[in-house]
Amino acid sequence: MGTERTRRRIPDATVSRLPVYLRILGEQADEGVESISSDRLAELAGVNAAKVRKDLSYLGSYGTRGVGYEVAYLVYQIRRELGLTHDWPVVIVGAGNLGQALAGYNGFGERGFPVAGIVDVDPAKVGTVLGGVRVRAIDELPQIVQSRRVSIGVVATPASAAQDAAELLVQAGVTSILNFAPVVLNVPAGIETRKVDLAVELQILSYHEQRRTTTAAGAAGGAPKSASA
Amino acid sequence: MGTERTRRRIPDATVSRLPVYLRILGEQADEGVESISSDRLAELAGVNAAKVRKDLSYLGSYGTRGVGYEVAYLVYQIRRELGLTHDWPVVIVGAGNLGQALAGYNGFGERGFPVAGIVDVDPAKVGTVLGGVRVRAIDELPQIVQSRRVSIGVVATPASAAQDAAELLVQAGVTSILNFAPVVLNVPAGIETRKVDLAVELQILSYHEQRRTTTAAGAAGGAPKSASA
DNA sequence: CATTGTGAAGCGTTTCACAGCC
DNA sequence: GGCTGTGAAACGCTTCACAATG
Repeated sequence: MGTERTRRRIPDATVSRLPVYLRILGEQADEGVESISSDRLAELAGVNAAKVRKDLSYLGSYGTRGVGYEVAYLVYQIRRELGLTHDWPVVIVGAGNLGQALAGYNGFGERGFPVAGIVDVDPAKVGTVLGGVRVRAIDELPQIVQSRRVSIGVVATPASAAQDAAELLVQAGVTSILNFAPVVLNVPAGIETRKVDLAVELQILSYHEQRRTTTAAGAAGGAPKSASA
Repeated sequence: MGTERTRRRIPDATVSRLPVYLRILGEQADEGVESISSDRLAELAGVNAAKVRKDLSYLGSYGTRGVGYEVAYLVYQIRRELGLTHDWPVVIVGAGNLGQALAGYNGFGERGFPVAGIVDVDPAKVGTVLGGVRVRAIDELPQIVQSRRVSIGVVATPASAAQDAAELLVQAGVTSILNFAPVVLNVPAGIETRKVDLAVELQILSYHEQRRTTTAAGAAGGAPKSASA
């Protein structure tokens, strides 16, 4: 046996940044870059270099002092740590506007999350084809989850149907849920959920915009008009 | 003049939760609830009651000891703090899959963020109508931003076009950007950006799924199969 | 007397600063 | 000499615990 690296606990904050490093490293590899320093990676990721080093140190000591990190090896290690050594098929509940966009977005499958199925309660939508995937009836959910071994479900329903959707996903055997509905999901312990809420994001921006005008009212020389990038 | 409450700095973590409280309070108001305790609000928001109280305390002392918070008044205060007392028109760059879904999503306008315009570089897309909004050429961006006084832009382009899109938005006068492209945007100081990255979210879930199997391998009685909610 | 508002403790994350190493 | 890896300090956020109070 010997090497059992995957056991250590990685801080949440680090886990949320690893995918960003991974994408950048992939791009660098495509451009032929073989080695990269924490300074450079930090610049590309828009973070502090010490943070990059600390983050990577949770994976183990994969850098070379005086040199940097070997891009290909780091890609491999991050992928392994994130569980990206195999595909994770996902099932989408809700074939409305958003569900359609998600199903039609190829980047999903390309990044290791193929759409195993999309289901909807609306009989009018069942049978239509979105992004190469046929919309199926909601009661086919357990069958899809089991036959395709799906562990990640996506809730793309209206708010009013989201809790029901989540419960159906859990009953079908899904253990992680990505929720696009503006609702706090109630799920059993052990089920991982993450939420993407567009209204929340916009309202956070609104807060800063509002602050800008309220706070700076009268303060001369506000935001620069010319782009520096 | 007198009351100048909007001056204090609110922690980022709190700002990101206020929209959640706001939505819940709105729902409660619709159900006829007039008063709510921090305990109840915490339960509905899926957080700790002390956190709710501390969060709300940044707005001022708007509760009544022994009683709770008056729902309508709290809604008013949060809306004011988040700058939601008026609409914030947004402009979307990119009329692909995602841009279309965003433009067609009415919840946007309903929550105070009407789509002032959607632009695309592709001449084939210009002129088509999405969710009641006609797609316009990208060089109309400055005109849209200025005439409609847009300060929030949404980047819904492919990754390769995102940086350009951001620069055009900034040049046009936008000061906040919501970025859906899997790219770290480089913007001048003073421009607020937020990122929504589906791949990152899925990869975080993947990490936990992977951890579940790696860690529990052999440990009996893993995740419960039956939903308790 | 139920519930808020808040000092203070606890905890996780970020950043610093430098020893260790190639 | 340059860059990683990491203790330790600094920081911000969360939670506790209880005094304040309608």
